This record gives sequence, C-alpha cells and structure tokens, in this order.
Amino acid sequence: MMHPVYLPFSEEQLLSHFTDINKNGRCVKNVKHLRYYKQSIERYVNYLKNNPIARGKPLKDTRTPCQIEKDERFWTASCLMTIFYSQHRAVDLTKLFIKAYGNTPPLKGVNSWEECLEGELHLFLKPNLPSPESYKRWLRENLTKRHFIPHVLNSADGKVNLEGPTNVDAMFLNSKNGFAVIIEAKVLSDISYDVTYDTIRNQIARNVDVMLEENRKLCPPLNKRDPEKTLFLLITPKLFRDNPSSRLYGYKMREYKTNPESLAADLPHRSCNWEEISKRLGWLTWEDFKDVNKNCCLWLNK
DNA sequence: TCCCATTATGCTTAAGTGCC
DNA sequence: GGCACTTAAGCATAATGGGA
Repeated sequence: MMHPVYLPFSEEQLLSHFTDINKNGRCVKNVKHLRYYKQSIERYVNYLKNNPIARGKPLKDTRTPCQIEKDERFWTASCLMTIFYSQHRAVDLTKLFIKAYGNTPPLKGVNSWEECLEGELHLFLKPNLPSPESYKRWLRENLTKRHFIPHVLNSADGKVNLEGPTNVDAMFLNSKNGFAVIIEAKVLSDISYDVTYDTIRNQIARNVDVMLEENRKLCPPLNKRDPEKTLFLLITPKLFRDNPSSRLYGYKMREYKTNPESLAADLPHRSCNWEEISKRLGWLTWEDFKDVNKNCCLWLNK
C-alpha cells in the first residue's frame, strides 16, 4: 500500500491506470508516473515523523512536505480507484451518475446507466487528448482575434499546431461500447485560462471540445471512445459548489447549464445541438463520492 | 524508422514583494 | 524580521517535427 490515507493501493495498481503512449508509431507501457507519487508520499511521511506537533507550524515549513493534503493528483487517483475497485462498482457509479446527470443517461440511443457500464470498464489517470483539428484550423484563421501580444503572435508564424493536447485528470472508458466520462478534478485551484495562443479559451471549454472529437489515432483502448457517448464531469470540494461564485468554474458551469448557447460562443468552430451537449455536463463533489462509498477520500474523515 | 531537440499543458515549487 | 501572498520559474509527461 503506497499510503494508508492518501493512496491505499499498490504501485502496480496505480501504474495500471496510466495509458500506453505512442513511441515511434508503437503503443508502449509508460512507467514514468510512479516517481512523483512516491516522492510526495516520502516527503509527507518523513515530515510527520520528525514533526509530531502540527499546531502553529508556519506555512513556509509545511507547504511542500504537506502538499499531498491538497494535491489533486492524489485526491483523484485515490477516490476514483476506490470506486473502480469497489465490489459494488456499478451500483456506486450509477448512484453518482444519477446525481450528476439524472435518472437516464443524456445520450442518444442509450436507455440506462446499466447499459453504459456493461462490458469492459477502464479507469485512466491523466490521459492526453489531442486538440481538435477543426479548432486548430479555426484558431490559425482567427489568431489576431484571440491574442494581441506581438512576440506571441510572431512565434505562431510557421507553427503547425497552435494548441497542444489537453491533459484531463481522469477518464472512465467502456471499451466495449465507447461510453466514457472525462473528468476534471479540483481541490483548491481554479480552471486554467492560459493556453498559449488563445486568451479567451478556458479549461472546461477545452475539455468539452476534446470530448466531442474522435481519437482514432490514440493507443487502445482510448481509440474506442465514442464522442457521442462521452460525458464531462467536474469534481470539486462541496464548499465551492455551495459557493460557486468563488471560482471561475462556478460561473462557467452555471452559464453552460442554464444557457447552452453560451457553449457556442466559447467553441465558435463547432456547430452542435448545444442543448444536448449542455445536458452532458455534470458537477459532483468529493463529498458525493464519500456519501456513495465510505472508503473514498479517507482524509475527509474528520 | 529512429533519435532528439523543441514545445505544448498542467501542475508544483521557488523566488520575489510587501504587509504587520 | 518573520510571515503570507503573488508571481515567475521549474518540472513532468508526452506529442511533434526535422534530420540522420
């Protein structure tokens, strides 16, 4: 077990949730991810051992060694793996999806959550999803409408790709039927708004954009994902869902849910049935996961 | 086809700034 | 002078494109 509270799983288990990567046209295992988790756990354990009294400790001493307490990588891996390895995985996930999206999946031709989950479910941490070709073309044609700093505009000259892949925090994927949930997880931080060449673009819009794009070239089973059967899920602390105006994502989620056409404004290169897309956006809290499965987020046991 | 430098995102971490 | 807050730098991973 890597850590009893923040990552109660083995290294092998954790490693199995990272996607294969494309190296010289071949899909190969990637083993690089472990080091970050192991180092962070080691810093934390050592710090606690040498500093048994926590009260009154200044932030400058604790911030780095105690990063794990607020690290979204750990929150995400730990919480989602707990659900993934739960003996009642399908029941747990169904409860969560009903809370986020309603009694029936907001997907055409899909009648039940059971149908979504039947088959072969995978959980991936930190998968990369390429920026859609249609967006990159559009940005190339509209660059000066989206940026205004000379040296940035100059650097775009001659570049093929004006946006890199979006690294989503996690993804559930059913490789039998293409059903997927793309997950953006937050602890204290807000969504990103600072990609290189588009000052208007926000992280949720990017997530929705890559959700709507096929990924035929990605390593299996990521290439099996059906964009028409993919949902977007935001996971945050309950505190910020109760106080949505404390974060940019609070404003954006409310806007996208109550006024679907606002998605069109943020994704001008696409024409979609935005009302339908809007229904595919969900927001859950870490506390929701804990309500469904007590073993989730053990650090919230206070 | 392979290698490798470059560059993208998405964070964490360190350095700089200024308040009490 | 010791902090917390703010901003910049740094790091990790992975994709990409050019050259051998």
